[in-house]
Amino acid sequence: MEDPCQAREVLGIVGDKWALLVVRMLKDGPRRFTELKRSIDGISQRMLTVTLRDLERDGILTRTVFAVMPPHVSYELTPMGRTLREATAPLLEWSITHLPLIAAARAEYDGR
Amino acid sequence: MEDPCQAREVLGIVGDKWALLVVRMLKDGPRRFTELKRSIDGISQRMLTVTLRDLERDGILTRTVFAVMPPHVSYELTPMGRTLREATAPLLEWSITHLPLIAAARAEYDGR
DNA sequence: CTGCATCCGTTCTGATACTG
DNA sequence: CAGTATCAGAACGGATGCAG
Repeated sequence: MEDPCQAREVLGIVGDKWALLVVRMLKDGPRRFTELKRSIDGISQRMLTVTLRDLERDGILTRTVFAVMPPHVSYELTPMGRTLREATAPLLEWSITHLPLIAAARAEYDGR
Repeated sequence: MEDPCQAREVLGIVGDKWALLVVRMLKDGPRRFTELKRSIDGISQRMLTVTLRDLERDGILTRTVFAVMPPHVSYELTPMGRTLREATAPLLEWSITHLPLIAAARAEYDGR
């Protein structure tokens, strides 16, 4: 974990605003497209599609199509995806707990 | 760590490509503007300036100006910034170790 | 249901030039 | 040294309509 240049490359992948949230939503098992769409507040259909395709391309998750009517597509973390999910958990937890502090710091900064 | 909506808010802050790298560069103590510019490969002066200002605004780091000639500005993590750095360490470590695997997955995907 | 294609306004970024 | 200002091109992101 010494090369900042490499870190930068991967942050371009996992540092995506939506990617980490998608990974998080898949932590308890496979989910369908519409389930993800509903549970990730504010994501558009387009962004979810793009994000899922990129994550599939990077080997973070798998996409399984069931040829039934109506169509049914399931997304699931790969083993590598699960290790990513573990690596991001601390950051997400930090985010939640520090949101009020950040908001306060920002308000004070803007007040000057 | 249950509200995905809140998580999304903070990811807009810390999920920034450059922000995590700046935080990482400050882990061993204060650094000057030019030091950061040199050590973060590929960042433009403008992006470093913007990133630093945002992180200062959010209470992640402090900016100290020494009124000497030539000018001297020092950036240092706040206590909150240090907890953020700890929370991001696993993700950065993951990034480094999995970069080859991601590249391989991507190459295979593109080959189809 | 699960997308893809297209349009189009907004935002981001780098390059460049200039300042205290 | 550490910025700010400006500009133009690139990338992002949402809305809409269509398809298997």
